[in-house]
Amino acid sequence: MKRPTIADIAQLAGVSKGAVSYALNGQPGVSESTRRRVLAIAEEIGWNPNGAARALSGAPSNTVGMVLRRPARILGVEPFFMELISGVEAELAARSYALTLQVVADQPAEIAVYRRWWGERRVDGVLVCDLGVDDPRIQVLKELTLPTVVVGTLGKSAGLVSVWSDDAAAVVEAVEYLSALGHRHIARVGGLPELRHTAARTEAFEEVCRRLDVAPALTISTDYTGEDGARATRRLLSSRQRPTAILYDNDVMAIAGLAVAHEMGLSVPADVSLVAWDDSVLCQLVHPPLTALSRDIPAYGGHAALQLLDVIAGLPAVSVQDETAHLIPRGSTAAPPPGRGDQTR
Amino acid sequence: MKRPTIADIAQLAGVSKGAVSYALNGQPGVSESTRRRVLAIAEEIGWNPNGAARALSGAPSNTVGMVLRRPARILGVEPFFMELISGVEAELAARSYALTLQVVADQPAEIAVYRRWWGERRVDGVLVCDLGVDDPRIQVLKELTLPTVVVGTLGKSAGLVSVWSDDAAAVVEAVEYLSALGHRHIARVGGLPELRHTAARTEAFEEVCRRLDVAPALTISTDYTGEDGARATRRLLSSRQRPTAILYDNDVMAIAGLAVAHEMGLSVPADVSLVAWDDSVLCQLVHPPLTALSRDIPAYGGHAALQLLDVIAGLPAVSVQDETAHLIPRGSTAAPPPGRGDQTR
DNA sequence: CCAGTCGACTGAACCGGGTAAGTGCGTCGA
DNA sequence: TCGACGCACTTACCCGGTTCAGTCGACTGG
Repeated sequence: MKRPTIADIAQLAGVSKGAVSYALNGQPGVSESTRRRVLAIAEEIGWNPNGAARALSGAPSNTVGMVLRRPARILGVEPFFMELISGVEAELAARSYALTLQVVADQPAEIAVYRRWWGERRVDGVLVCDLGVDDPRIQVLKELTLPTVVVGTLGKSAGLVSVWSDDAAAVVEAVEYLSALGHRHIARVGGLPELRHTAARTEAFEEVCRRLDVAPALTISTDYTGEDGARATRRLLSSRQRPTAILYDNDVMAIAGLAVAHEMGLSVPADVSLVAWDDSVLCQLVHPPLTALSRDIPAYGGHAALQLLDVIAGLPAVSVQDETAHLIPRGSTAAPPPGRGDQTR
Repeated sequence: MKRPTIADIAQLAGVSKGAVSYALNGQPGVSESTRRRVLAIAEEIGWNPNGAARALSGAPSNTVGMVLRRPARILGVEPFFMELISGVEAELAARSYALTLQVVADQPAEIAVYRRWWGERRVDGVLVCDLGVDDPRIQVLKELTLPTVVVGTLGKSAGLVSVWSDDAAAVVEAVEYLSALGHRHIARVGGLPELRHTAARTEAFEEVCRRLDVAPALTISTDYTGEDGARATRRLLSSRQRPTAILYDNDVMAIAGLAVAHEMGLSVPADVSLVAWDDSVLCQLVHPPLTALSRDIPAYGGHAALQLLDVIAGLPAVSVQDETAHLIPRGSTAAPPPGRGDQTR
């Protein structure tokens, strides 16, 4: 089946290519009767615009891109990304935009993808996640003037727009809650330390622990996987000064941590309280259900998508603060065991 | 920043556009010294090929497409799709192919997307899921001669290639297992009845029940959501002839069903046994952990991706049967309550 | 010594649309 | 009756690569 072109339409309608182009694009320059005739013929022979040809003349691709730098297999396990993507898709789909995903192994590869997409005009803009503390991608994207929205804390990198949520406030809420329950020994199983939001959380964690007179805050760094979360939990729970509460940087690790506690014969929450970050179904299914810092991740992705569409449209866009994660207490948190908490309560 | 073109390179190198094109593409027709000079200049000025221009001349887009016909939000909750996509991405990423996802509301919209992608040469091929019993997409894709791989049972639709797994055999294994435990009253909470694999499962279910002399097989149709699964379970468990075992068509519904059983004061597996289809982490986290029909879904997606790349490359490709889901017995299945099962055992 | 061949390269057409500039024609006002 | 004007188109070139048919010069062989 040969793809029909506007030349075919032109021939059938007995007009020139140019006239067909005007007619199909609702531009002035053709009579109403001709326009209708052209549209009817286009419909009849099943014409579709050739995006490549349009793109050559500078038309948008109606596609936004997202590069994920992690093992592809993790995608299926990590609820955060899937929910984020589903939210992004929900907004894009409503506007007939497509989402192109590309999984890469490392940062140079990621930057190469941006350059390629830009050169090929394959996407109209990109969503960038997991910003590093000093992220070279920002500079590249600025240079390319590729419309970009950052998902997550952007810091003072002017010139780009981000959708972010106040991780520091969420950390404070969680620690204050644990402190109010009487915990004086709280540890944290953190994400990749080179990520900006991890740094923000760590800083907030240390500060609030100081303020509330909680024992020196200890954060163990992980790579967000369940295995690493289990390892960190094992280390914490077998230390001499065993913490009475642990705050995890995602839900996968919290669930792995819960399993480790059980495996070590500790009861949750009687012996140790656990708090997860990001509240997927997983948190509600385990036993006991996990207290979690919850936020609407699909909405987060949706907002980012809308921001990006604004940036692409050239509208003035500013960074937007999204909902702050809020604590949902469930069965995994309680007062610390007697003699290990705040005796004044 | 203006994008450099091969014309720029040609000027700098003092050769013609054509020579530059040959040099950049490793084609014969230029001397080794010229080729090196051209490549050096291209590298230096940061040239990237313009995909639109290439596509205009018939080059592939190095992208495969996948249309998902369901509410975008579901993506984040339904482990099957995410795992499938992660497997697809794993294979594509290794070959620098991108995946374009488009979520649509209904079948006409889906077909329109295929036509558009084809017209725009936006994708080199597509993966098609959730084949209906009499699916109009097949005809359209054949007409368009858009390289296609079907994920799931294809039936006798010649001309297309599929990667499928033997759902009927898996149903038989599950029912035989339940029957061996003594169950004589097994119900099934099935997926959308208009889908081909649902039809295949239903047929196999009815046949094996007949063969094993199990009570008339009852399948309740659902839309795969947890809510619908809960509703179906409630109906089954409150019926006069309450089944002693329920087989679910996905994991989300099985988990919802487990919650319903608890809510109705029934014990799993003492009062009723549950079997899930597709074995995500969810199944292992709930209490009791769910017996499930397990298969490697990322691998399934990966195989489909590889098949599609073969089809795109014009290699002779034939439908491939993937691993059959196999039963993993866990805590949610046991012998039926006394007096309700097979008295001969 | 000259035809034939080959390698290196040029020029131009081509892909399928977008669009600025130009043309022909009817209409209107003076 | 003539020029001005505007509509409805046509013409032609652009976008940035690919590719095919030449061209030109050097080398080869008989």
